[in-house]
Amino acid sequence: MVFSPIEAGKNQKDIGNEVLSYWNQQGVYRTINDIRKNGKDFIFLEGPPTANGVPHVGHALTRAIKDTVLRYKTMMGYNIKRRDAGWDCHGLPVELEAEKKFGFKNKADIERYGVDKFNEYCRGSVFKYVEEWLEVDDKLGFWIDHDNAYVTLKKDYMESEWWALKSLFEKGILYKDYRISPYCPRCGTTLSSHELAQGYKDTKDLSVYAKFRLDDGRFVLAWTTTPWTLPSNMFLAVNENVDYCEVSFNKESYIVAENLAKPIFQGNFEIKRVFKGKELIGLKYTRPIEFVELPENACVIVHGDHVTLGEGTGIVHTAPAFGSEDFEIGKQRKVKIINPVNLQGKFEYESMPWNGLSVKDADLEIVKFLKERNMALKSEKYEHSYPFCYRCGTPLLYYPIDAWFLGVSSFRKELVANNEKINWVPAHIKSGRFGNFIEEAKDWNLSRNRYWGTPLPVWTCKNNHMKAIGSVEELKKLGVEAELNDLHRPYVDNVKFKCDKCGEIMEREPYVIDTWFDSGSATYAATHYPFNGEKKPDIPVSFVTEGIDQTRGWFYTLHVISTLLFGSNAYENVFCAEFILDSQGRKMSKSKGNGVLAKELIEKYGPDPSRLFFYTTVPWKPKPLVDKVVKEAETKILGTLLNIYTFFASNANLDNYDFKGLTQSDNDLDRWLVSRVNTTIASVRNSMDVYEFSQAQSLIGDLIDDTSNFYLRLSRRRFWENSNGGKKEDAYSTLYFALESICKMLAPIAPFTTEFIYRKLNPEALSVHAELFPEVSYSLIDQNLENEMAVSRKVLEAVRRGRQVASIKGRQPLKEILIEGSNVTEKTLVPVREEINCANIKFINEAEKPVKTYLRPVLGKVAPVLKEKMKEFNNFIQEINDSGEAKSFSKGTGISFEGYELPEGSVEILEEVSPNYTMVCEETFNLYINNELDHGLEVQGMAREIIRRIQVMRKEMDLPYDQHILVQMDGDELVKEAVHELEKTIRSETLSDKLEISKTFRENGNSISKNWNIDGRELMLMISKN
RNA sequence: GGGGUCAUAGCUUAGCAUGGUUUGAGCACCCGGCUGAUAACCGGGAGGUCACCGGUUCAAAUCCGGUUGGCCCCA
Repeated sequence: MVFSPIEAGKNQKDIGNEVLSYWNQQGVYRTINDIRKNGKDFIFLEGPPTANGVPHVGHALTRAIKDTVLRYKTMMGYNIKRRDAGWDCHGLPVELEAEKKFGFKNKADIERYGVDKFNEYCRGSVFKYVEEWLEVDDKLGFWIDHDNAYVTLKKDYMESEWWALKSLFEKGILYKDYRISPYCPRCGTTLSSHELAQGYKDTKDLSVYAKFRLDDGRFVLAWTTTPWTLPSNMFLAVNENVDYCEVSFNKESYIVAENLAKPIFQGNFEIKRVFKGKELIGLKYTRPIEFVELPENACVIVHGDHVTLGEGTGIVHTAPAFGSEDFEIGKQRKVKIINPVNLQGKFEYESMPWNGLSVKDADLEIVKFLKERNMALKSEKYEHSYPFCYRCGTPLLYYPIDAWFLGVSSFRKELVANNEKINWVPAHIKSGRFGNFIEEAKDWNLSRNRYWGTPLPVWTCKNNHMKAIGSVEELKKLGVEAELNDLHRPYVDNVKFKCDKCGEIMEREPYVIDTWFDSGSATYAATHYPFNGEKKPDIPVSFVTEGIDQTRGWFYTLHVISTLLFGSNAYENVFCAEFILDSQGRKMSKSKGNGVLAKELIEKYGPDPSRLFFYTTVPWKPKPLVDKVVKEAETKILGTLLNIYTFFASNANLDNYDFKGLTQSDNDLDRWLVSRVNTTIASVRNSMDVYEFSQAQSLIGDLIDDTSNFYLRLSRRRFWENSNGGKKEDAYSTLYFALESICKMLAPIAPFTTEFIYRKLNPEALSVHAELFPEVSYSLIDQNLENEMAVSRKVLEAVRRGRQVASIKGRQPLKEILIEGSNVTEKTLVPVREEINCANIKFINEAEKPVKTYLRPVLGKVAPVLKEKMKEFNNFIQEINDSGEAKSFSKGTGISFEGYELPEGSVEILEEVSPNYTMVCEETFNLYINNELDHGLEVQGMAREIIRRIQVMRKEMDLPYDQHILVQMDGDELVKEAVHELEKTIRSETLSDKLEISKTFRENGNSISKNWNIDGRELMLMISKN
């Protein structure tokens, strides 16, 4: 067969496109899926993106990881279940974009426009960029099924959620409560804690130290960054265990925490008395702002555990309407909650001067009001981090309101226990970021007073009876007439039925649910469980991966829902990918304009280099996108691999080679490479099994490097020699085996290039991705041989180093090399002999080292003893040195001289390498290169130079490997001698039919000529085709 | 304020769970070499306070405590 060559100039993008069109035309993905149908299940779950934005490099990263895992598991024989795409469709972000589009300012605008039309727009907008996503998945080689994608806005999906919500409602886990929630006055809805988390920003607010008068005229000082809550003050909270003090300042008496007095008063103040907070508890006070009606039991100092001395005064202003701890205190004390702020975030309280003003605007007015009445000690701008609406940017209010909650906090134990069953990569997330979070899980505010979302399926009547509906069928049974093809608002809002308890009309609670519940329901809702007739949902799935930001996002909601609903963990393995940074190591962001789209990356470098880049270092550390790094991954791994193939193919084709299985070679290099391949398979499998793709990539990279730069470099000649019979077959077979194995191992990481090469090696095969991952043949692993080969390499390196020191180039044969060291043997030299280029290698023992041993008197010791005899002693030593007797001295012996017995240490025994040799020291051996060259060696060296120059010129003429040529040449005596003595060698090495020395060259139109200078010697060459 | 994580050459990093010669690579730079595949490769040079301080130990990049700085998350 013919191994098809790789066209010159073909780049990674071309390879990507070529392979892609093969896959798509042949339906390779589907066929492979079918092949694995009977394998053990590996259940995947795609984290659904919202397609109203374009995919960026971070998405490409997680999609590459997903694909690598799925391809690997496929090659391991698994049947990949639920290899389906998914789309997240609902939510505030989508609505907000729609509002912007229409120029809406608030909910009233939406209702005027019509909820049906508004939602219709949302429905369309969430797929705005779906084509871009499909394209990126395709180009990146992410094999995922888009035809069977789950879509959270579909009726089936929502119905499954209804089923879940009903079941949670009936277990009492889903409940309605009036409490303080983060609330966006612009969007008119409450938010959940994970939405809240996304919106914290540093901001400067006006803070004020407000004075609260005790009955005895002293002031208690409380500090707040939300002056607008002061009119609603009902309590002051102190910590009964903290030290407080009474301070005299500006002729007035203040009470603050002792530790904070200094920063508050700064100037002239005097501490009169220090006492425990306990003393303050129960004291009554008068509010500085008294418009809001004063309910019973209010205006009293209470204890609060949350009171700390971090900042402020150690006394916390408490407004039960606007803080959750405040609210709890109000509840305990049975104080009626009075809320002077309406749902638009404006004061709505007639008697108040700020009536109609939005609370943030009222801050300044309220501080002014206090100052004018001398009820504020001071006010200042204060920078702190405060939550804003994560989409529209409005500062959030903590606000008392009805909302529906999932009672997550009472499942903390189960959440923690289920987390124990999960394998996190990297491991520290498990007990760190994620573990900490679930240990303190809060109840999940599920309801949104919005439009575009899955409607909350709970109906109430005016007697407060509640009923949750868990399916469309159920509604039908209740005699609902309207045909419900769409479960969205406003259609579902029209559904009304009679209460089975009191007969009153039941209407739906007007909420939609948090869109995070949608995506977190993917484990069961994507398959329309339980309506799909299956007994069990696919829980836990085998594997999920997303960016690390999903730790408290999707990973969390999956975990919570699965735990609450099924009592199980949602996934067995979870991989957290970090962010890709820009080339400077900065976070990519829209505002900086340094973001890179997935498409841009793939188009610039090609799919495989992009994927390799993701694994150049572990994906769970932030990684800057540096051009050089991507390019290097490409040339080092893919470039070298392609070159190995090119070498193999061009030679195999000349020889008409066909692979018929791995032969049992007796060549050490062959056996070594086969062993190396197998040890690599073993370690790559280990790495891939624990999601260590970077390690796998680096191991495969090393193997590719060894194959190319060690094995091939030293074996090249075997592929060229004519009539080498079985031995040549061994070389081909070994190289083919290595190439094929590398392709399979690398396939999950770089699916295009490996497919490209694999199908050239096996034109009959469907795909490398249809193959099983290589198994380790332990019988072919020869650890001794691998160790020996490491020594061979060391010897070769040592020779190269020595040549450099001795200024003898590699082409020049050496006269002699001496090796001292027991682990270098004749056998270890075999593979590298030719490269060493020395016919005369000897093994020597310690005594045979080409070193001169000589003695040197230690003057400090000898001179004081011998004094005036020193001169004679020096001569004595000199004689010993000259005669070579110094060798017989050994450390630790003394020396006798004219009756003196000089003790140990009187002379140093030194060694000097003989000037004819260059010594190279290695850890386990020493090597001596004879620097001398004789004429014969120089002639041989020159012959090599001539051969080399002819080869360069052949290449310049771009001649085929088997093209025969004619050579005319001229040069100095050495050149002529070389030609004379080694003509046969030169001719056979260069496929020259004729080698002619001539002063003048005859052109024949198809020839090139060149003058060379070789270390000062002239060489004129002309070659032409024959 | 709390939690996580990181800090090794100009850049990207390995080594750290199990302490042990002189912290190892790649890129870039300089010098030399090799080359019927290779923009590849090989040898050498220059470049390190292993962030800082302390402790344990015969011995610390590695273990322990603290500090500083970066990033992420939370309040």
